[in-house]
Amino acid sequence: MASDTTLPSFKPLYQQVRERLVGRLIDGTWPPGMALPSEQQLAHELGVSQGTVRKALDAMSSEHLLVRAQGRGTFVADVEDTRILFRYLRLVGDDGRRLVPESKVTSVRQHKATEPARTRLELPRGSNVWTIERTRQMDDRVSIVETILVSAKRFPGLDRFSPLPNHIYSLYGSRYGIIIGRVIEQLKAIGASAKDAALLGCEPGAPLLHIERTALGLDGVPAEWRISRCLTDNFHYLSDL
Amino acid sequence: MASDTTLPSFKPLYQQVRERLVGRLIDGTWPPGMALPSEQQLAHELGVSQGTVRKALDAMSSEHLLVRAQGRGTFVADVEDTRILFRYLRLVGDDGRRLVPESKVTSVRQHKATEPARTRLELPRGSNVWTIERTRQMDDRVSIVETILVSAKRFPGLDRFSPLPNHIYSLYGSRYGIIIGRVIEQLKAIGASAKDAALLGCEPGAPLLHIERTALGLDGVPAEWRISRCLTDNFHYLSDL
DNA sequence: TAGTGGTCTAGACCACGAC
DNA sequence: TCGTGGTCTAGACCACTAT
Repeated sequence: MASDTTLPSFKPLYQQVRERLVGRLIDGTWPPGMALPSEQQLAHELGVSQGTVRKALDAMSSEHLLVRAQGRGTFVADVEDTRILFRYLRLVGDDGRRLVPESKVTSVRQHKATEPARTRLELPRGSNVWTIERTRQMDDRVSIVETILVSAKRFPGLDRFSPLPNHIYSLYGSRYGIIIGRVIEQLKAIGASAKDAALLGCEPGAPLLHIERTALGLDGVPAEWRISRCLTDNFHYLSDL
Repeated sequence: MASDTTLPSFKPLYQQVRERLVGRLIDGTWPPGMALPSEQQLAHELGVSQGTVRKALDAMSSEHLLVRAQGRGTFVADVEDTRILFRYLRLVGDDGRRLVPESKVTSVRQHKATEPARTRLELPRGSNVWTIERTRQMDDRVSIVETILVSAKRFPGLDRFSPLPNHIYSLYGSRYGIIIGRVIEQLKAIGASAKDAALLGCEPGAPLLHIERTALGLDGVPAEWRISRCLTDNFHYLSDL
């Protein structure tokens, strides 16, 4: 046998349908915001019952890949959509307001990937990456310093898009066809470095919320590595379990 | 009209079934770990089709209230269950190991609830609360200081259970019939107080991860308010979105 | 009014676990 | 071998949206 781990010898039809439909999201057949054919049409086209198509669509809906609305139809999830926007935006004001931090890019440069960057982005030795540095402010107060790394090969000519949009995932989708489907974040408390302290207007060593994010594409491959340092005086990170 | 918010004029049958079944979890008819009747039996008993029961059970399963296993049956989720244990335990070692911190209770006392405690626990003016203080250690190193508040009325005689178990939610369930169904956490970075610094063996002002948790019972009422201060030198908080 | 997704039903068959 | 949950189908009807 090629493998000693027992693989499921059986794959449900609705999962196969799901994979075919996800494929159409990956290859751009159905771009973000577009309406899908009706359940009936899909069922006929794929040669399965409507119930099976429904189960695949429901699964993708619960993964936030699709948005379904009774009476209107089924649509490809769009990062610009307010229902999707706050999925990856966990910062909330202490008074309960959802905050959308405005960004100011301070540098975009290409260089050889360091070893941790290669590991996180699963890149081969010698790969190049883009490093984007930016600050983000909420209520006219700089409170986040952010470093974003992506593969230079997967994002050619990234420096041409200037200024980079606030919601950078919409750029990944519209310009590079890379749609973020999952995000893993690791949180710590750290002391501010001298450099970050200067940008944030706080004392060096001041406590910052350190968020290290790995964003995966629909194919499960890491597309972005991001480190944010946040001065959480007036807001917090919300986790709903 | 009594209310100006338009309520859904229609409640699906499977949701009504779900509510009846959740009721049996709340009233203790089906305690944690117990096997439920089969889908067929429930369908017959409730006078609906098996498909409708299935949809209710699937919903409760995705809320982590039930655990289903093909060929075995459907079981009430148990905090002791390893599949459930890590649901509310988001701390992971930097090397990827899931860590279960051991607890040492330093004080259990009853007193009048402060205003923020009353707000968080939705208690009337003049209510009493229990305050539990404890430290938690991972790899023989004290790294968490925790303050837990619960209503004295809902948890009578809590001080009789000594020592309090490490997984305090199993005590809530087995002794008071209060099952935690949802947890909301707010994270910040703060500087260590002199008292916490002494307990954690760090400098005052050292950066700590501040986790404020509100735990809700199956009925949606807040049952516990908890504040943890964590020295995140060797571990982090994991958030999978 | 037409078309969409959402609910509900009934029944057949399959995969899995326990005995 | 039996009973469980899981899959798949087919069809009827309901709630909602757009026009």
